[in-house]
Amino acid sequence: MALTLYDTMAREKRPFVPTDPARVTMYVCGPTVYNFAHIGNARPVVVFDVLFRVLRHIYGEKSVIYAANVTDVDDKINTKAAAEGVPIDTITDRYLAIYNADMATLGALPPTHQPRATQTMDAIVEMIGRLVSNGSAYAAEGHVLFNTQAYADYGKLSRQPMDDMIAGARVDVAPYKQHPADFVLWKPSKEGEPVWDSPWGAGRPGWHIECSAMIEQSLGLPIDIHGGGIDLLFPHHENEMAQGLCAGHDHSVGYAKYWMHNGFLNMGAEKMSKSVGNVALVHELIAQAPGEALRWALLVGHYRAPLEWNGELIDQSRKALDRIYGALQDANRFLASHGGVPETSAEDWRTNRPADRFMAALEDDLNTPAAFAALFELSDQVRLAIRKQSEAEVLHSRQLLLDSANLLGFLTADPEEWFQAGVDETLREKVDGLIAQRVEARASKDWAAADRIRDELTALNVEVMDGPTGATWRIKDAV
RNA sequence: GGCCUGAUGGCGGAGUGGUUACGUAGCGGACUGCAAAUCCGCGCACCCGAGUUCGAUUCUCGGUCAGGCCUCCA
Repeated sequence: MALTLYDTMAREKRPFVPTDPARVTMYVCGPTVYNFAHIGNARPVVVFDVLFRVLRHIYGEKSVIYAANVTDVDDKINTKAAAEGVPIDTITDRYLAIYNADMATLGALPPTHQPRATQTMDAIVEMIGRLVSNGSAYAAEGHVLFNTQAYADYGKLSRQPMDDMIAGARVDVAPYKQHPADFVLWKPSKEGEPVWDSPWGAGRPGWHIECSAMIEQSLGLPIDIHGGGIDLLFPHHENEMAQGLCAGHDHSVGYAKYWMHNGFLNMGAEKMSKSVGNVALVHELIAQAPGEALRWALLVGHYRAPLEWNGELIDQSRKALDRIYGALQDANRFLASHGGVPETSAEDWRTNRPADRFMAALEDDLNTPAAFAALFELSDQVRLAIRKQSEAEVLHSRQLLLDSANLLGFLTADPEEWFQAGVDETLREKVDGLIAQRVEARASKDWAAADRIRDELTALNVEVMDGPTGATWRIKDAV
């Protein structure tokens, strides 16, 4: 089966055919770094990280180029910098570092390129110049505006009818606009804000042009895949495409071969957003739950559908992972007492062979819920092999499980560590001591003592599991 | 007002013109000293109405409800 992706432009799933299989390009709109990212912001990062991994698996690691930009010029950044009395770099560097660390905890691989607007300024100014000189943009009152009339297909991507758009506009149209839909490419900075030189006066770029310039510079048009949240469809992506193509590119070739948009994370039926105030910050969540559990939660629904983020979701995700880690743990213990556990690395996924059903699910427009179901099926097979006491089958099914899960960024930890996450040496020694006492008590059939020790362990948030040859334990609830 | 999504069991969430995945929670059983883990089994879940059909949760139309975009926004 071949990779099929839903293309927003066509409004249907299409087989994925890159322009050049040796150079597959994808671009995803990244964060504006002025604050902590909330879990809703993390959804596209994780979703497109999955696509990145799938593409690398199919086309090879060296053949996929993934750029995710960083917007580091913005009103909110200026406001924050002014409030703290520091240069904007101080703000953007701080939050970018946190952002990258948090996304890494969620298992997202670093993109090939992470261009920043402030470091793309020459290309932005040059691109605006091209648009002005070919009549696609005009200067007015210190601003440079894109002339939407210059692009015949304006509105095609988001299916916004131009006339209605004007009639229903909820904002006043600036007087210097030739057409109400025209948008800013360059604008003057306010007093005290960062400025960059340009032929139209000192100022700063509009938001949309940043992405077009960064795509041109880091990937080159046309790109194969352009991703982002559905809220960026209009006006951001519509504008990006209009200006990008009008800057001297062949309109018939197109801007992006596939447009992909992820749905929202909802909190209480409403979109999670800072203005509503119903946000859960990634930075705080990763202190409460393993990164893999959060990653799982973000992928438990199909990427295009809205996902309900509630209090139960993280815990349910952790339990789901417990089930799979449990199968791996059982397999490792079985193998340890037989021929030994083979050495593997979670990084091997690039060359590994995931299970067919698992891969087929991902290739069907990234159907991660179906892929998860395949993971549970593989776990069941591992357990069945153990019951059959077949070392060969355990080895085989365990490898399939690992190769599949690792491709998606799961099962990257040792199962023993997964179940005893956050346990320090002191606690470990204490628990091991109690376990030893309890094994002794049980051997002498002193059930009262055994139960009392188990109560002590429970108080330590430790769950003990008696086995035929001794006892094992794990942390019962997430921190 | 314009454009656009979605409505599946307690929760999350796939999918399908004809036994409704999967996980989690719950219930019964096996196993266990008792548990846990594991295994087996269970629960009349597809918004409403009409239509098409031998048959619709799945297709069509209408409705209701919810959400998104049109302004910074993943």
